[in-house]
Amino acid sequence: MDAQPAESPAELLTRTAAEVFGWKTLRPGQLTAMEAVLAGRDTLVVMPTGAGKSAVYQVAGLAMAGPTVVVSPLIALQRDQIAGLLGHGRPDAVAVNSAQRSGETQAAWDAVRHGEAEYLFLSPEQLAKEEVLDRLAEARPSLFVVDEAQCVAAWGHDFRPDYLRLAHAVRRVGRPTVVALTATASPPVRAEIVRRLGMGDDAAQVVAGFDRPGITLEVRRFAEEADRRRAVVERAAAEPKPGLVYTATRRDAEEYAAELAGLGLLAAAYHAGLRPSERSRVHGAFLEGRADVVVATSAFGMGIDKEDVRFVLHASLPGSLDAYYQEIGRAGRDGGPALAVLHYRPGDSGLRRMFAARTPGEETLGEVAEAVHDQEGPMGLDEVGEETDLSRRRVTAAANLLEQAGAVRTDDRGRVRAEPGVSAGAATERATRAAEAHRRLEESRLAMVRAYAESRGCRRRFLLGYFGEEYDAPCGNCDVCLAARSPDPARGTPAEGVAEAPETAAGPPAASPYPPGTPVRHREWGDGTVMSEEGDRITVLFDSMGYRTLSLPTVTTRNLLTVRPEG
DNA sequence: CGTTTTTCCTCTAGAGGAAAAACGGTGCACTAGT
Repeated sequence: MDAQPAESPAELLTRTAAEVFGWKTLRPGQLTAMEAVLAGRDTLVVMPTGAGKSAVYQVAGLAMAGPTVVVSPLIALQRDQIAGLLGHGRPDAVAVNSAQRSGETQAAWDAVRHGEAEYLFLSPEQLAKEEVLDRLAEARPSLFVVDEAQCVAAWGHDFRPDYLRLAHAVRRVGRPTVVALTATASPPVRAEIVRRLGMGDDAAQVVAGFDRPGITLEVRRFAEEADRRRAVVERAAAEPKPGLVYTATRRDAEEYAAELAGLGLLAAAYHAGLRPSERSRVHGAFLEGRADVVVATSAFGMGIDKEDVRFVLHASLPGSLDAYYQEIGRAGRDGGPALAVLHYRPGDSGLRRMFAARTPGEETLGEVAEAVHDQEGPMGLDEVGEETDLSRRRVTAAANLLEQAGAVRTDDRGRVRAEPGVSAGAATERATRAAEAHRRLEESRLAMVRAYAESRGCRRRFLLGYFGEEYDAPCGNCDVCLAARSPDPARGTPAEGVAEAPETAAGPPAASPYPPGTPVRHREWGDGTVMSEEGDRITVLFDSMGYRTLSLPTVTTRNLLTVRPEG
């Protein structure tokens, strides 16, 4: 053996990246994150698509003894990641999911067991199965990665509740180091990811800047549906291609696509109701530059890495600014000029509110609480489903709420049992309150979307404030700032049919007593954290009420807010 | 919550209009029947 001095962690990581993956240099954020992971710290990485998030777990995982588990929301993404890992001299990557033959799955497990595969890709649903957890525990993984971690907060509460149960899986497989990766997450979403995945209090957070100065931001408000439609179609037709149009419903996607095609554009609709062959055809055409415009629901986007998208138009309000920023972030990745226009009508909120209200109701919570309470020992969720005749999804969502309310406990095998001393009635009551709190939070997120749309200040400052970054307006590249600078009627016109004097996007008032990040307590609404300020208004995220915007003069004269010692 | 579709009611019997009902997004996994 050589008597060379021991290699430092940074040297080991840099060498691995170069020798195995051929990456000559690592970006500062990448190396910081890798070092934290290698040192055994749970790590949340927030970096834009294309900045090399995957490299963090690929390199760090290889430098640690034991396989790397990667939780990925879409089977298509798992395939892409595995294909990306293929290469001479690189460690093997396999997947376990319902789309492959049982022989393939068997071979994947064998490869993991024999140490031939370094990376194993799975959906969160797979990790809800006992046999999967048993096999994984045996393999003693060193790293547990959650890719597209915004799904934890965005989908975990209703659509894919197994996302909220990953912390149990982490414990069951031996509590490896946890890495969460996402491109877009506001501070409260980041906090939720850390908490729900059971990451340590000392978890590292590596957060790259959110600003995308190349994207021109614009909002247009309409009173009439017909006017909005015309504006969206005209804009999509006029702007440089290719571009994306996001709609709230499948039907709108079809209609807009048909209308654009009628104008002679290469336009196609994309949503989850299409046949898989059609979806992949549209997807492929867009990536290969054979489409001018794809008109899609939120089904389109994850895993799309196309550099030259010139515009992203929204034909309706999105459900949250987190989702909005994720969607417009697909424009202008090549650094060229890009455009994001939000077309909205006040009535759009209704649909979104309906979507947000889909948490389990009191009745469902009661049935599940009673089933769990009546059982002596722990109960698998499948068993609860049989007992209550509820779908697996609803049972899981209800169990999550009961657990959050401290009425139910989950063991290492993912089975639930009643918390001693809590009656089924009390459990239902507490979980119902938790569900209501979540609904309020979702509604307040929607209110933030409207606040963005109706803001008279710099758009960029508003958005970046939402993501926890202070920004000095004017940005010079949003409708408000452009209108203030040069009253050019072609650009940045105020809302149609709405008299509105564009007001100068002034910088923040000096020495606010509540700068963003300040932990505060409200007389009625309890504890919260200041998220942003605009003019003489501040927005506070309350633990139990969600986002609330308050007027500073009122706050001061009525003495509504006190600064908490430490949040 | 808002919009669209379906049902129901009316009275020179086929269409018009009002009221009620249904629908709206995102994916995995699993099963039964070719």
